[in-house]
Amino acid sequence: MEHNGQQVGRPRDSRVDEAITAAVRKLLGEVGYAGLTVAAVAECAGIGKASIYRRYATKHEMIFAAVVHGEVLEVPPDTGSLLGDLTALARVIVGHLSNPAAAGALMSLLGEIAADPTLAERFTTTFVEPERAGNAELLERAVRRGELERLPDIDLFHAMFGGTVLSWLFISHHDPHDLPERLARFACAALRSAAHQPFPSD
Amino acid sequence: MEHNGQQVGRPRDSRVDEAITAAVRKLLGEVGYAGLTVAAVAECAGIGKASIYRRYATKHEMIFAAVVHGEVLEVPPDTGSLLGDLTALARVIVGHLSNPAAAGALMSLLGEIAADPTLAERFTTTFVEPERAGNAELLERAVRRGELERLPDIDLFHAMFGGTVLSWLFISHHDPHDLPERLARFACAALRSAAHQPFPSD
DNA sequence: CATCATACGAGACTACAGTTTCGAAACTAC
DNA sequence: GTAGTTTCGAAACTGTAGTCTCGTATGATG
Repeated sequence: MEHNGQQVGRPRDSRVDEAITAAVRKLLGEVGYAGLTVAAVAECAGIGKASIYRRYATKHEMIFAAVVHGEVLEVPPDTGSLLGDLTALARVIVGHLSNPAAAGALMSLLGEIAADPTLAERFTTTFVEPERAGNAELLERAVRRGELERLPDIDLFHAMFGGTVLSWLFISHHDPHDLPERLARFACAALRSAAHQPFPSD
Repeated sequence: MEHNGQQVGRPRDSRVDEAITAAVRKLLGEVGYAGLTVAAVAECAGIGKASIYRRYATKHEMIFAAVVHGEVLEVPPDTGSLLGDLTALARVIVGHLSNPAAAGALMSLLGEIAADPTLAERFTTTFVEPERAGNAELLERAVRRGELERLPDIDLFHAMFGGTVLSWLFISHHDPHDLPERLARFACAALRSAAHQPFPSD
């Protein structure tokens, strides 16, 4: 009998986990999201498919885990000004989304999410919430500095900033390099203006 | 020999086209994008699958065509003010994207587009360009009215406006109803502010 | 050391959905 | 009418996600 929650039986080989993650990333880069097959991942990792399905319920969860692994968007350090912070933030987001493999995976993931509430939940806690919190911190800094009179609508700002990058890259297909400064300038002007007249009808 | 571009052979049955479109829309509403199968579409439409593939190269193109069919985003009429125009525009976009079937289709389509340049091209000419042109017209109106001193960065505005809606609905999963007025106020403030100091370093 | 529970790689197997092929039918040109 | 071309629905083909079984390996328990 096992004691406590102590593991009984053969323990999992952590090298298998690493091999799966590495194989998914390698193959995403080579054949893209659409061309990725579970069998190919198993072969590339030198393992059996069963070892994959023992860890992940579906192919999508496997990819999600591999892409996400440690990919938290850290808040860029304080640059001393709102404009500087916004530019740095835009660069970080653009940097992450400019990787073609990650980009394809993300978009396909969004497609899946539209039809899978479980995946949507996980995506939210893993990506959306931390990023929103990071945005909030950045804006609070600006308030502390006195650059903004009051905290703006964080939900709206968050959707605006990330959404603009998404649309710029994947819908308009514009040059990633052009975006950060333009977006930061625009957002900075908007925030300053909105802070003065948050509710025009008041 | 055929004369001119005159059609030779058995002509297509236009009722088949209509039946496909109707079946796709009906099934999208019933089973969602993920649950949609070509076989089900064929059966629901009372036709063979070959008749579908003679018209569309892939399942995604079929859905794209069915969802898009006549779904051009018209520019909302002049409301007399920039804020009013922006609110109306946001409502139109939110309205289109709030339909769950269309939403799922769009997101999955974006996933496909990330890996299919041909589809990307078609998506751009069908959706992106007209919408950008609509945005431009709306902004020109504001300049003519004197609400804006000069025309803002249209590419950026376009990515910002549509991207915010996209992110608000499909990434943050916020309430569609809350968005239009908030976004319009924010964008209006941003545009007025940016028009005064388009290049802060000048 | 013996037992038990689990993980492992390999590969067969099932189910299902996208895509293609096929014979019959419909229509035009001559 | 006949030939040629294209569409039609039905059925076959192809490939992949996901499951299952097998024999083996690994570690904990006693």
